[in-house]
Amino acid sequence: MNNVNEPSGEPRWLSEAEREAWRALSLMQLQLTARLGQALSGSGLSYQDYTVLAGLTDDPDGRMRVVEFSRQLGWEKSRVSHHVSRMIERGLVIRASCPTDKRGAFVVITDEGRRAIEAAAPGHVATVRKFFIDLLEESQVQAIQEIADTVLTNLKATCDER
Amino acid sequence: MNNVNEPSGEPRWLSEAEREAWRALSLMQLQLTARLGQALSGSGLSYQDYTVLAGLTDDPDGRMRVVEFSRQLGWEKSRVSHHVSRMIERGLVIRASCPTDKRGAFVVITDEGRRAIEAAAPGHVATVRKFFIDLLEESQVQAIQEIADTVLTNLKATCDER
DNA sequence: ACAACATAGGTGACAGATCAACTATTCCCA
DNA sequence: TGGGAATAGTTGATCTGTCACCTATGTTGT
Repeated sequence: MNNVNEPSGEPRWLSEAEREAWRALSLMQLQLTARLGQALSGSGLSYQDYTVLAGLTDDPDGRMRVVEFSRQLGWEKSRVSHHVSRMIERGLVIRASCPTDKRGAFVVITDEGRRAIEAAAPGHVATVRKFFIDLLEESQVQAIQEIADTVLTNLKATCDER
Repeated sequence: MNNVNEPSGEPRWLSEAEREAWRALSLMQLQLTARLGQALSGSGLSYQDYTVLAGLTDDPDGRMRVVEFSRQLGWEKSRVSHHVSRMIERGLVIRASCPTDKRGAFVVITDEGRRAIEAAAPGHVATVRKFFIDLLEESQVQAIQEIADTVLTNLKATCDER
């Protein structure tokens, strides 16, 4: 197995356009999530809180395994665990044990959590539209989807050979 | 001035495709930067360190105003300041005062910083290629550029009306 | 059946980011 | 020209995320 970082002549540097595209994308993501967070601030939920609660409401029972969250959000499991602990203190979710796998744990949304996300959702969606979705053509949204899928599939396929 | 979060009938929810595109994009960004960070770990630089040093080497004198970094990276100025302080302790950069504006400060790359980024750059670029650029068509890179520009322009234009 | 290994999750210490407050300068305009 | 507002930057408190490690349970191969 050969090393990615092995020096081998002059590397193929990125073109101006390639570098700029990556920079712009990173900046967009940063500013966009910052703005989404600001817009949520009145609701008492952070963007991260919102994401967790939104994940939970996707499930008919309003619960999800920690491991599943970890995959879906791309968060380390310890991050999920810490964040859930903080949300428990605020009464938004609880932990429940998993009957079929005694190692496992569910995160379950509480009534209070449900009220919080239901109150925040319309404003949040409006913000996502205003600063992102409504600025783009349908084809651009689709392009994002395709790009992200390509990149994610490749990342998953190579998660061992670091 | 009317409030974004004003309830006004049933909100226009996001379509499945729209929600999924945003989710996939966020996940991609998260996993990609995580991977770039891992790949850099052998070099003693974090992805953030690399970004700062790369910004500095863009300048012929290897220096940049804090304010400029703040804009370019999308970091809060206090984040820049704290991060620079940590990098100073490691000898990668120094602070220098600005003669034309006595409030201002330059961040200047040191020889050690230069050596560090020069050593890390080939591997980093290879990683960016492997996990991102080389997976995409030129048209896709361009699409990213256009999307990000659109969104960023709009964000800048509305930075007051929060 | 059981040893070896893998997986799920939590924990504490630490690194990194945010927020509010503060100082020092510069800008602006009356 | 002077006084208020704006801008540049730093700092400390606090919150959030990461890393290494730990326990408990599950899985697999012989």
